[in-house]
Amino acid sequence: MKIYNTMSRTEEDLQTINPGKVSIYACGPTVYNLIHLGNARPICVFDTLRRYLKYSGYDVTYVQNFTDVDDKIIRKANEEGVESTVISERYIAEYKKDAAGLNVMPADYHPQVTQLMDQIIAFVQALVDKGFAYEANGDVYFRTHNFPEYGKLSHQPLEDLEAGARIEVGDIKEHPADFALWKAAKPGEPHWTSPWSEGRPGWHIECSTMAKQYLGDTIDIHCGGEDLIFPHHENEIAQSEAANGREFAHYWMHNGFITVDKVKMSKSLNNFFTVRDVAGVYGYEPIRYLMLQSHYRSPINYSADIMTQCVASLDRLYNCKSALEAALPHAVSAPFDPSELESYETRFKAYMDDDLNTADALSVIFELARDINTTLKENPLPKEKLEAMQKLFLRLTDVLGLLYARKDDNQIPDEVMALVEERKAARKEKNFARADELRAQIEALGYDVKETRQGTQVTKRA
RNA sequence: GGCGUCAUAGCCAAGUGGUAAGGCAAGGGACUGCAACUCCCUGACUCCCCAGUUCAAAUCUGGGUGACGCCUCCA
Repeated sequence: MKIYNTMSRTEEDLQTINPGKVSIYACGPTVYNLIHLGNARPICVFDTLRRYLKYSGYDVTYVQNFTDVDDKIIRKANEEGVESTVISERYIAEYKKDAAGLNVMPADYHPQVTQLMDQIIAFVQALVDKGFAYEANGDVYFRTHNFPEYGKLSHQPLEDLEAGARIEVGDIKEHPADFALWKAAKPGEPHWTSPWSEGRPGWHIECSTMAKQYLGDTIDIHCGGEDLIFPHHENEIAQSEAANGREFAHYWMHNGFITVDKVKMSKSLNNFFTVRDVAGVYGYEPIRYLMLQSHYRSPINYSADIMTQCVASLDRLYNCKSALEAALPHAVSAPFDPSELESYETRFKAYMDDDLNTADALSVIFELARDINTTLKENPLPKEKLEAMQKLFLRLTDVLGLLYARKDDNQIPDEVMALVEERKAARKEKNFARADELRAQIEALGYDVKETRQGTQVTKRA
């Protein structure tokens, strides 16, 4: 598989540290609010990467953190007059609801900052001991000038970064680009005991610590949104490589942004849509589809129109799936050569191997769907071929994590079934006016009824 | 100022040297009691503009134009 590596800015062949195994660290959310579509993108994209690697035979270890100590969490807690853990626990729970709605597999490890405080303090201490960090008024800062490679991920020399760095009044840092590893607590803030002060960790140190804790000094793939390249990932590299003396991550993957009217969706611009709200209108699955229908590094401009298109595209796939299910019991055994279908999976893999080209991979699935729909017109229906097609179709859609939301609900209420039966009778008598009337009633109850080649079908509306 | 990304049909979106995937929408046809689903057909003489390299460019080079991002919390 080829992966575009932000570090080298080229596509590189994936060579994992341990053959057959791959370790992935994905930066997770700061839990102070519901996630928005911009947050959902890396979650969906890198979940798909994980699924594909598993499908390809890798043993994947996936770590995603929850940042549960942070200024925004503290502010929100103060506003509500509660402990910050009340806020963080609430939004971790909400995050999990959304992630599950998006069919994202839970990480193998979901560490929280508050759970790894000892390790974080030890990590900072190691940096102090090695001269890569210094204490100042209870704070601890990373000494960027001692790490010559600082700026290698964002491809910016230290001087340029310093030129743009924020310099605050009364700054106690040696250099503007130095960043906090530990911050002394202000009154009213949560704090932990450390050699330097009662305080809390800086933002970046948690990821370095967690990656080391669960995946070791060097990880295979580190991923996140492209806005994390600087300073977050740059700082992680500085911390981890300074402390461990080894390369931190072999591959750096960064997803593009979700925009609204071509402008980045963000909290500060107040132009964001929460996953919860969008899912309330269109359902969760179209959101996941949206993330997969374009390449992960391209920007996606969000609009109501695009969601409607995603829903319609999914409809096509679901129609294929249910037509297949309805037809199989009527199929008749017939000779079938499995090699007929080989090219679909071959092409699917080739596309996914090319830096996770999910857009092209989806096009293969749509071509397969057309092939299936055409085959479903054959008479008699070829059993072995349809079964093979169904397996393939479900296998490929599952790699992308799609077609999970609409379950075939065989629990049609008696009330609805009675109307369906009445309608069948009316149609038999060619009383079509009555049949249409009954269909309207069925639809009013939230069910769709339609005639297929295999007879009347009733489905619960999505 | 530094570092980047992008510009393909009405919309979404792949393709990055060999003559434009796929989806949505639209029109026509088949099927259907009507629908829905499905299938077939139709759609960019062309890929922002200009110049260049090449037998060959959407794809490479140079120059424009336009849009966006990071450099500060941010997925």
